[in-house]
Amino acid sequence: MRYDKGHKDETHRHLLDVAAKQFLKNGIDGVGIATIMKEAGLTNGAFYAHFKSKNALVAEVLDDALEQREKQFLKGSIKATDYVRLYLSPTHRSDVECGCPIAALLSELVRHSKATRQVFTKRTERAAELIASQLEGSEHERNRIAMSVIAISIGALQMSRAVTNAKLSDEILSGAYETAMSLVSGKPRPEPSAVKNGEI
Amino acid sequence: MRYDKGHKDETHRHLLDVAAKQFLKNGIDGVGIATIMKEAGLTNGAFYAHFKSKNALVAEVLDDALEQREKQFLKGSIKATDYVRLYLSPTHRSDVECGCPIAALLSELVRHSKATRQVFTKRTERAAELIASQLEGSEHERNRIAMSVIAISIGALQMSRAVTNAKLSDEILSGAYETAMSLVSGKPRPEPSAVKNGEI
DNA sequence: TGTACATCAGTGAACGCGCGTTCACTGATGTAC
DNA sequence: TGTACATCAGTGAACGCGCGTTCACTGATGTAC
Repeated sequence: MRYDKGHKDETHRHLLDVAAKQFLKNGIDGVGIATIMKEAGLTNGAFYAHFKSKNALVAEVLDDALEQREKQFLKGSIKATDYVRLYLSPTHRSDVECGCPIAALLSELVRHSKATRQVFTKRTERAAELIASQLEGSEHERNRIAMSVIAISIGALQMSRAVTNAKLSDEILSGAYETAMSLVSGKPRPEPSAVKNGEI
Repeated sequence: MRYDKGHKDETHRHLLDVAAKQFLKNGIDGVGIATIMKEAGLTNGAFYAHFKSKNALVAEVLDDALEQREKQFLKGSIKATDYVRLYLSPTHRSDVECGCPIAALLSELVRHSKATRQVFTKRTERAAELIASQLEGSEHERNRIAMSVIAISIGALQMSRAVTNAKLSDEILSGAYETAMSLVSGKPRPEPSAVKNGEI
């Protein structure tokens, strides 16, 4: 059959959404093309009319998912503090499929294609800029805090999901949240000089 | 042939070491039993004389690797600050194979067996205790700081490895290091009250 | 002391299965003449 | 206006390959009599 104008774009969009959910839930290596296509209501072969390879799909899915999160952040003109609160919430912890792709895939990303890692790099830089723009202090200081908030958020969310002890999981989440909030609270660190000594 | 007394234990030990390196380098899903056994100089079938399944191997490798790191920490009576300095160093960043298994595998761990996640939980609790014991303040406060330092360290190391921009990678590492140091410096947070408001 | 048997770490071929990818084909519609 | 052909999203079978796991077997040594 011949399809409507824009039909292929819709299918492409649908494939990105289906693949994103599957990847977040089962990991990149944990999902095959056949599974994605079946879930999307298509057959195996149609995949290559949309993507050059599985690697290309991964890069596109990551870019798309992170772009969506960035847009959500921008259009809601959400404060960095609110974003962190949502990020380190029990809701985000349990909603892996619709959550942050970085938290779900970061340790896998390290081993993926350069294109995929470049997507991650670009989107991370942008996220850091967005957070830094809401902070006070020198540029170096704002960047450091922004990166630290991102790192602690991603690390804590991953840990809270991997741990089998519910109480510990809650403590990780709320502890990291408190710490992240104290970082963005805008106060200078208590004793900057104490840090310089141990510089890498 | 008949083997020396203790030969099987040596082989088992060797398999754990080989598997650990492979897992850290290529991920758990990225390494097959055949690869591990070949690298260890044995054939496929011998694997099941040592481990019940691949899942069991994963749990044992993780437990063993984390125990080794814990012992190293204890016997050197290393200060938490020094540990963090080593953890967030360019050396650790590049030496994935001999590095922290959590940083290399965390987002994969979430999807692995309960036994494996219990190992992670147990070892993480212990690491947090060790760090907390070197801090000052209330128990809740010491635990919070310890967990935050662990989360930021793991998050930042993973990010620094995944990013394709060397300068950014350095900034992530050194920024997280500065922040972690300020957390363990023992000073109370500038404005604890500012945090309570936004509690999850 | 000599012989028969038990032990057991490791061998290597085979199992069914799902992987990523390829490709000849379908069939409804758009377009050219 | 009617017909022949081009387009192209999607079909579905097949490709070689590596996966985790099983199992009958090997062969050097230890042990019992």
